[in-house]
Amino acid sequence: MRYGHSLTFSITNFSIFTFLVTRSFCSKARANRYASLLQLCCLQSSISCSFDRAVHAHMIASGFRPRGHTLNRLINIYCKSSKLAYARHLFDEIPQPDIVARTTLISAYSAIGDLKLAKEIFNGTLLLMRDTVFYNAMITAYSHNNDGHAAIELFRDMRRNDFSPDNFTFTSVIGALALVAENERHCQQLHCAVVKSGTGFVTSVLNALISAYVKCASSPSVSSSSLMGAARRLFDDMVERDELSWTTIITGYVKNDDLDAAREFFDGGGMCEEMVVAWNAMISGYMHRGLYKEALEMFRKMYLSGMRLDEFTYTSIISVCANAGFFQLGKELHAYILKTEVNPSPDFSLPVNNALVTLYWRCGRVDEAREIFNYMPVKDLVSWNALLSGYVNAGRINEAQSFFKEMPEKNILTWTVMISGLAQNGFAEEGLKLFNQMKILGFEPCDYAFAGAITSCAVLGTLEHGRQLHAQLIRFGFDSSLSAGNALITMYARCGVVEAAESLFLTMHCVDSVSWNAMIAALGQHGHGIQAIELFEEMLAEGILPDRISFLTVLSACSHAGLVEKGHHYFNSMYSVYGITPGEDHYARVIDLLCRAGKFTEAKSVMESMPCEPGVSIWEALLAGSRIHGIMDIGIKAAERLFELKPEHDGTYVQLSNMYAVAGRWVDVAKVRKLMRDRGVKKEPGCSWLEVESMVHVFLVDDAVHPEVHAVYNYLDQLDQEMRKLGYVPDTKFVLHDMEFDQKEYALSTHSEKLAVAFGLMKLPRGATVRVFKNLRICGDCHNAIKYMSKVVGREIVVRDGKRFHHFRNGECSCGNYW
DNA sequence: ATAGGGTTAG
Repeated sequence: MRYGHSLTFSITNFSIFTFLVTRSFCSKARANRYASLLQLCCLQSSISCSFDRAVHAHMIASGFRPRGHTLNRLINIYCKSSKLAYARHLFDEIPQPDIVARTTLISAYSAIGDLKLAKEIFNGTLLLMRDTVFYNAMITAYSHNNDGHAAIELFRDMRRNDFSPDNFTFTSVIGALALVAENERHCQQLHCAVVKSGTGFVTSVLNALISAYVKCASSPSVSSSSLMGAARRLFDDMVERDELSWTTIITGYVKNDDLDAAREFFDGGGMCEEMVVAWNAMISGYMHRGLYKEALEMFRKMYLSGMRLDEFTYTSIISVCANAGFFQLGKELHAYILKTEVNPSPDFSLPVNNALVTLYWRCGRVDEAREIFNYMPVKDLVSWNALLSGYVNAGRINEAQSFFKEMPEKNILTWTVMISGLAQNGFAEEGLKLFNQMKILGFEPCDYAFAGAITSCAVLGTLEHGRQLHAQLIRFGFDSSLSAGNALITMYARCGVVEAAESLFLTMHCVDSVSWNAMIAALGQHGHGIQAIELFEEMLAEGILPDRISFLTVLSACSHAGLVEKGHHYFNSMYSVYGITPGEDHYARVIDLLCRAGKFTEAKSVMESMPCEPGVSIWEALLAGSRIHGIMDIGIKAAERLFELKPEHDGTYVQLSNMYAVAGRWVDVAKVRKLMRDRGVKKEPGCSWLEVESMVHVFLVDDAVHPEVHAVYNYLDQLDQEMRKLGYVPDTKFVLHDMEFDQKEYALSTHSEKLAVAFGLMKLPRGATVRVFKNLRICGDCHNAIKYMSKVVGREIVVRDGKRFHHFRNGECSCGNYW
């Protein structure tokens, strides 16, 4: 809202200036006024405010043609205010653009990364016209765009053509050489070259040299401490140090993850008081390392000493608040900035507002983040990406998608956020489509984008596609990527190939708690409950702190392995040992674990210890447990609560009907079934009955009857008979006894309803197409089971799942491409 | 007109 004032301010000024401009008869005065006016526009520039165009139009309308120095100044102003197209327009109107205009444009193109256009201008300039500054700009352009070799080659060309390099040239060339330097020896050669050139005493050149050492120190294959030591010696030997020399060393330590050394250097004295950049570097260093307290402490010192705080300070400290969840402090900072920065330039407000957008959504206020976004006078890609992440993170996929479509430009991060957001919110197919679309549009995927696509495959259970992505990932050189590796572990596990997940986990260059959690979950989901718990213990032994997800995973593993005591113990240790407050999800799992084991008394006492009212997940766990053990009163009570809390949810009907089935109360089963049909929930996911096109009906096996596999057979057989008694005649009888069953692989499945589909498939004619309900994904265990089935019964099975086809033949599966 | 340090999106 504050920006509203500045807008009025500049509108008033606009009329005054126009008045003054038209009153200026002297062309030079007029030119200067136009330039000042444009300068004002730069400060006020916003997407909706295009005064500079108005000024430009005014110039043309009044027949004023800027030339020479004035024109160059205008071009420069346009370039600086990111209105490169206007600058180019002016440039193209000059019959013979001079070297200054050319230099300005080259560096502007360099800044936006358009080397092609920069080169075009460079090559279109005759040797006669060129000068040292012109060469410097082009060398810098190459250097800024990571083409060190081209920069060095151009430097040679410059020497060949007898242009004498100046300190700017050396600084730029050293920057370029730093790009190609791979080890300490290269840096030393660089050092020698500097000494030979006679610039070994020039502060700016030495700063560049120090910066080269620092950059080289960050590359993975070198010893960073030795290179930082060399940089430090250079610094110590300097005759004259400026602010930059100090900050280069500090950021060097920070970048090389040695915050203690940075702090020691920082505190060591000799630095001038007002070195805001150095303070900012320290704060951002602490921020990135997750040392939020230290970052805040530095910020406090800065604030109390009355130092100038700039946009970098604010952005970093707001990020601290966003990452650490200090919402109150973040809000106070927001208010403080609004109060103290009366008329902020876009250079100030843009990054600060971007950080604020992130602060608000991370603290669960997506709508407030949106409000800030809406009020922003200038937005850039970062702003858009920040809010997109907000929507995705809040699971507001519809809004995310329309926001995504609205975006004026996108980068790889935009795509990645959207792809993984879709994958994690149940729109995996859309995620994969987007990944392909992104590649078609020429965006080179990064490892995070791969991770998103791989997650989609995990959700869909499309193993072949997942494997293809794995191969592509290696081709792109991301085989040591942590995020992609973690996604792959989950993908292989969910597609039933635990061995692949395991060998990946064991060979990954580095792993984090996410990797451990993924691997523990992989083992747990495939019936290797004991190994899952062993792995969890191993993780603890390695000194890796478990997080909320670790406990969810390990509680599930205990549940599947029937390790009730162990699970209960882990649950109790969550807060007492690791200080993690259990959430409702943890309570639900431990109650589920206890109920499954028939320990309803313990479950009840856990429930009573809950700090809040039991929600849906708790009642679901209770119902599931009651169903297994046929505890009718508790089950019915839980179902009633669930009908109240979540009336539209079909799962309750399913559980209730299964509970009656376990108790042999087939009339009640039929009643619930009728109720379901009346409510139209028949075709919802998780429905007990699956219709297949050949009119086979399969009653779902539930993990209720696990882990005794033979009980499954008997149970199904019994069901078959009971169904017939009720007058319900399935087209095919369940023939399960003649089937080999590998208990290890499938018995402890969590996706037992999908397993049931597999059972049903056995009895279908060769090549039959089975329609599986739209939202029931063929994945993980089911995938594995059908593969197994196709081998055992020696027949080809085609399963249609939504728009996709899975062909199972002789134990292998190929998936039909649908995009 | 050109260089060198610090910020924000997963």
